Amino acid sequence: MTIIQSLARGLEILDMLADAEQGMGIGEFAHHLNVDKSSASRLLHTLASYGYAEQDADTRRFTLGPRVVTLSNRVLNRMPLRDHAHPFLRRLTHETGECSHLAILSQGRALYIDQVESPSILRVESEIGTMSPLHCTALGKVLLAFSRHAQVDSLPLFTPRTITDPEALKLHIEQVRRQGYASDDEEHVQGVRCIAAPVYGFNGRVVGAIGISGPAGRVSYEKLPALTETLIGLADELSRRLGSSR
Amino acid sequence: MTIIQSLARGLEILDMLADAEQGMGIGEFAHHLNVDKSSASRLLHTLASYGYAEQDADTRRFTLGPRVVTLSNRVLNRMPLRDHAHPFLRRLTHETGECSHLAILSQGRALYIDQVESPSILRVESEIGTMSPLHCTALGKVLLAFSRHAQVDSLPLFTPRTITDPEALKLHIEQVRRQGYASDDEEHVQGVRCIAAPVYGFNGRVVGAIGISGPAGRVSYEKLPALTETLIGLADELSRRLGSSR
DNA sequence: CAACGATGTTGCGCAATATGCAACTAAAGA
DNA sequence: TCTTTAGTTGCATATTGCGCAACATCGTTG
Repeated sequence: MTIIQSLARGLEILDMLADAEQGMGIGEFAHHLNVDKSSASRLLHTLASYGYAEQDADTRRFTLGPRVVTLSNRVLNRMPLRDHAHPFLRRLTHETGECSHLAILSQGRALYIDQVESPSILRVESEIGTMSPLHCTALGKVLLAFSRHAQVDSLPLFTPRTITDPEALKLHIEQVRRQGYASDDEEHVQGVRCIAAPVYGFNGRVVGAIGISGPAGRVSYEKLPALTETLIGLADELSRRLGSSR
Repeated sequence: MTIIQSLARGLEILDMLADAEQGMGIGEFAHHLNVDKSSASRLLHTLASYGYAEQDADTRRFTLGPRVVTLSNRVLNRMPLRDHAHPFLRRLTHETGECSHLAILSQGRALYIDQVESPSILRVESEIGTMSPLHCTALGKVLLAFSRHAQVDSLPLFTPRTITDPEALKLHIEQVRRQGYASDDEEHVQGVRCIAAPVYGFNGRVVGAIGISGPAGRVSYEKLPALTETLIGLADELSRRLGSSR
């Protein structure tokens, strides 16, 4: 499987642009890509001419262009999973009082593609389009446990409770697979506890995961069994709606 | 300005993917790009390896990958509301003849971050950067009604019409929420009447408000329905421009 | 069941194309 | 005004992407 170098470089530039809050200049791109300024210049202008990058007229720096917004809308609108899942997220939040999310596997991360926010003032903020690590989030663990090609390369530490030992994670994921849901007990963000369950598609494969996140004080150990039962019930109902025969 | 051919081809593939509801096969790409199947194959796999395209395991057809959702999220988060709203303010002033404003919530006040002044001699003076109270201005009421973290501590009296009773304000804000716009009938400055409507961002949250202000003699009760219709139309169009799906 | 067609991938030689260098331009500081 | 920093363009070179053809993989049909 041959990779086209100049296309790959262009895509890497997009990745860099995604992380550059204040935009970047030609020189920085050249440096990061280990190419000459001239090459970077030509790549950037190619991206710009297609609307994937935008150049500030004054500073000459480049930022991500609006073209990706259109593409994103296409992606999200075509996701039947999202349309079917949304009412379930609403019910999930309604019945639990906590913020609910829908995530899919993307590039070895959990990509949040929908959410319904908790009505309470104290809540977990998050955004559609963000990607979270698999090893320390409930949604991520579910995707890791039930998807075929899911893998983790590294296990960075986020909180004292983050699992960083590959063997421990393996056992943990085995357990997730057995019990049919996953939890995240302040392993990603201090004070935030989550649970998640898999969503199965018509072919019996896991197509995504839904879950809730809330402050540890509210998502208490006593409430967890009830919350988990609600969650799994809704996840299974959604799976059946999607044509899963499970 | 030289264009890098293979990057351009990759971006053209993204454009094609954006329009392909059901995905596309290698052959179709090759045909549309006038290249050999082999080249199309390599380009597609390069895109796929970066998450910009995705291949259905069964049909082998390619669709847009979820990577663009993340990029879009970055773009939208960085979108300076001001830049996008300005042309709408111009249109608003052009169509109504009154001064128009863009405001966001800041520190429990309405912060005016942009304006377009009325062409007429008799006009309401105001400055970008000023902050107005929420309880007695149209923009403020909209932000109060539609933003989450908005709250008012005190209700100081400005004119005889200023609402100073918390309960009355609560009911008033409920009404604003129901009708989708707010008005200020000389409640802040004697002789000045305003209307305002919410502006929604890509995530469906209210990111700001736009409105018009004018002398009560010109912004008459008879004209209000027409002015309100214009305002709401522009506010909604701006919201859509910002990626709101409402 | 074998032969076929449709679709996609890989190896390879060739030439088109992307690259780096250097010269040039433009803008910003000193 | 001179210097520094940042980016663009021309050009020669060889790297890189290209098409061709052979191969692989399905699914179909006689």
